[in-house]
Amino acid sequence: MRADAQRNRDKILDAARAAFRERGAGCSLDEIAKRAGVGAGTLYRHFPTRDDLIDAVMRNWAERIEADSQAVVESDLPPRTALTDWFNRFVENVGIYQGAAAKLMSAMDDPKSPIYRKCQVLVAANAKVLDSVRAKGALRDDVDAREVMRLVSGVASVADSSRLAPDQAGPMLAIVLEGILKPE
Amino acid sequence: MRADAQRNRDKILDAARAAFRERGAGCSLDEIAKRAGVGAGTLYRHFPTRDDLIDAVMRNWAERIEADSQAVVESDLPPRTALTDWFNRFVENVGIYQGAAAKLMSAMDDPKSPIYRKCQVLVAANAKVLDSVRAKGALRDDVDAREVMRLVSGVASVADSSRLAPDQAGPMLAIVLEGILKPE
DNA sequence: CGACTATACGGAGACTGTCTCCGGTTAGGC
DNA sequence: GCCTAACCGGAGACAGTCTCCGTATAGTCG
Repeated sequence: MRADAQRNRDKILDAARAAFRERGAGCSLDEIAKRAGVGAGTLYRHFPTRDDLIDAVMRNWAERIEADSQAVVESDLPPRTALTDWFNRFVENVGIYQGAAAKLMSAMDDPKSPIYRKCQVLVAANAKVLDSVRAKGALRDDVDAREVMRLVSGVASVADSSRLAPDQAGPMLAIVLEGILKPE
Repeated sequence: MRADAQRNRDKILDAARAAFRERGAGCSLDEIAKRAGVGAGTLYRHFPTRDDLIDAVMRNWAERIEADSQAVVESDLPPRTALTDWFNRFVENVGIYQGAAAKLMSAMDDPKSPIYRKCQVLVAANAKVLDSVRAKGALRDDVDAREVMRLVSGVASVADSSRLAPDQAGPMLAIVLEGILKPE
């Protein structure tokens, strides 16, 4: 990639991050181009669709969640604590930009979406955490990691669209938690 | 209301129902006006915002859910069956139009939305069902009806945006169910 | 260093959807 | 049959998306 192209790409990404934070993931793309000081054509050449841009903006985001899952698995906390921790971090991470949770939800089963791959990473991270808990015999037998993933994304989405404070997702996550743990 | 106004209102509602079914709750409003055979001005006079139109289209929809809740309460089925039934009907009803579940979610905590009142009805219906189950001592103590409502809406929204078949919401609802019922 | 070319830029403008405004029409009471 | 308050319609202003193509320039090679 040519040096000027790389420069512009970075400028667009910076502008997009700022705009997404201020106005949510649905804000005007032309405005992002303007803020980045480039033409609309340049933005669309680098990121053909809004999802491509969101995907690029969230590059390190998936990595953060991945790292969270690793930390939780290695922490060796009791299952209940570990999962509470994991779910809360997940919802928090997914909620950085308004509308991001919804984007994620709809990309989860849509292989054509640029965000799809990112979702795979999340699904894998979640499966890893769940497996580590399952290994301790704490999980109900018929719990499927994918379903849990969907459910928690749903919670994130509700929290996002109802503008709930992050901690208000807690009670919902608690219900999910009881639903997947073996009754003691 | 003048007779012609009433006529146009009905035509718009019919057209909207058809359009929402075909293209989802986000389809073009001008197109609905065209299909109804009226000018855009007429549509916007009757329904100033998209949400007003959605609200009007779903008039009998809230009543249906209300009726469902009544039926479930009166059926005197065992708690587990009753709730499964209720949740499934709920998700099914909310999912009639693509995007409707998301609209509902964001209106639930937004008193300014025209759909807000409809949400109140749903919240009340849900509380009624939950209370009837609670009366049988089947519910965990700390379960809040509002949280359950949000959670189930979240499931509906996931099912909608991932284009899941209605029955694919089942496993998620099962988890929620276990999460709110007392372990036996 | 200067010339050449592949690569990238930018913004005018086509297109789509939202929503308003107001001149023209009509229902329904008298 | 007349009058007027209520209503209609669609042109057009506005905003956002996305493309196209003439222009500019980074990087290479002699």
